[in-house]
Amino acid sequence: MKPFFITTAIDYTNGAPHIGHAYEKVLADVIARYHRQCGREVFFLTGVDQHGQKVQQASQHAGVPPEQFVLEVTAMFLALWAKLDIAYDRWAATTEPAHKAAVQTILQRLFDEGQLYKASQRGFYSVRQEQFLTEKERGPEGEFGPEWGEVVELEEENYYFRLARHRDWLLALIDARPDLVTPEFRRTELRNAVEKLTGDLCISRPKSRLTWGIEFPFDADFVTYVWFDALVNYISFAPGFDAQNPADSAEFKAFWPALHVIGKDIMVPAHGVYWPIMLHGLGFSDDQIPPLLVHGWWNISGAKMSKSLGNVIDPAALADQYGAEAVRYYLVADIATGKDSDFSEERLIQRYNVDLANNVGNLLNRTLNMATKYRQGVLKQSLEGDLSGRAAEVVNAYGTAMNEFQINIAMEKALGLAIEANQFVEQTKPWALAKAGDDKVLDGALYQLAESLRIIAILLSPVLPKAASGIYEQLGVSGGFRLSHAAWGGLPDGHQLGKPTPLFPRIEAAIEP
RNA sequence: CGCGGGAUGGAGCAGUCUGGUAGCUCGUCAGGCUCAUAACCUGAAGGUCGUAGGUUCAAAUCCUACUCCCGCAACCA
Repeated sequence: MKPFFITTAIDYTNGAPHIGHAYEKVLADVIARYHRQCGREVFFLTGVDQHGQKVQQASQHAGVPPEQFVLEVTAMFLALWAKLDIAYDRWAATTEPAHKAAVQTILQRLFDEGQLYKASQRGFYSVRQEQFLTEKERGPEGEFGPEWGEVVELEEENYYFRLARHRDWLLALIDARPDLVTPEFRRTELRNAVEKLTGDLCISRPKSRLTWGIEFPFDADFVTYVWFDALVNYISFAPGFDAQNPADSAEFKAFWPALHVIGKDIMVPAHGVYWPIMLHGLGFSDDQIPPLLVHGWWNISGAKMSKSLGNVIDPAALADQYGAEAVRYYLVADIATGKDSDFSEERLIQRYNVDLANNVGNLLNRTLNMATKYRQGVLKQSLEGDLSGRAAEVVNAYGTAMNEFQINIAMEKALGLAIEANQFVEQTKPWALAKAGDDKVLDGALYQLAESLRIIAILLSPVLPKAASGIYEQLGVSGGFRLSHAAWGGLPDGHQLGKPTPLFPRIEAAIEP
């Protein structure tokens, strides 16, 4: 089986991570863990975008050199991913020498091939903000607002990448590759955007304005501007990448193309337009153009999250308060992948209490209690029963949902099995069976419940790795969460169960309105 | 006529592609159970599926027009 290569967007290190950053990484981590559980070799790449003007400005305000500034911000991201159990295989930091060398080799090659050119353009420039202004920045009277300070008209030379000539190629590719963009409606959106593509892509900044970047190998007066720096991380940190021969090394080809997990804000133009054309220009074949999984946003009370509104949610604080598992579960279970959702701490607590504490946790607890009380925790294997057939169906539906990145559906399926197991308890009434001395039926029921829990643990493990281990431990099971182990009958005859301990203690915290 | 998304019981959503008695979670109300983390199970109330037309034996689902909400609108140089 071909290895599975998955990436996230690399986060910009000009400020602290928020809930949106956390969502994307958890989503990618869950997908990566799912593919590992299917037995595939997985390479999960994530990292940080450390260059550029905003970082340069932020570091100046902080009064520290940019090198030090990005290290401090990067440390916040690294700490958060450790806290949230993001199990990535490689860390892509764009200030790494190997990455810079890769970018320079690529730029040199494109320059030699005539795919880059230098041109000058006039425009309005804000001295205070150190940036050129577009028509968008103009007010209703055509004026630039006071926030821009002094605005001067000036002319500047820059390097451009020949983008526009690949427009028709990209349109044809979008039509030919339905898998290129998930969800479907984003593909439509991308296609409409590409149809209107005109003009080439400015890829440089003169050093007079920006020094914090990768220097052009053929012109020391310029540094790269975002695109050829940030996007290239997907290949420069890939296994077996060879900058001299980017599309062709054998090891690289074994992994590539990656699945890019990105937010809806950076599909157009960066990942849906620039990146495929950049790869095309580098000699990547059509089936080497990477598919995009475009996720939505966590809004705050229906509004976009923004620092200026002061409604940013700190995922680290959430994890400290409710635990990483509760945050992970909420972030992937309470949103339909691709769509937006409203963030609510109240919902987080509710989903945790209802799904995990009351449903799964309590099922585990009552099952082990009954088994201990009535049968000293020893199981008699039972291959026939109401739950055994349902479990197989659930495992199947779970796989289908996960393959379509519908984590919320997959979790709903896993939870559904727990709900049915709870109903099964009410129907079979093991306490009555124990009282009546009907050991045979009692043993059968207890096995059905324990085995269902073992399978539920496997299905929850990509989202809740720690809780899944906790279920295994209490069941007295060891040996990983491979999906192939989710077949009925894994618990052997005479298996000794462990002691019950509440796995998901209910969150009783009252939330201030 | 810029592009895309959304409008479904009190709240949040699924269902719309592939028409066929409107579903899920939470909340509310009423019962049941006692193995369990005041957890679990059963039942009930509550919706003319944004508006107006059309196609059809039949429309939340297909077609047309419209209203309101959200995001994007591209070398953010």
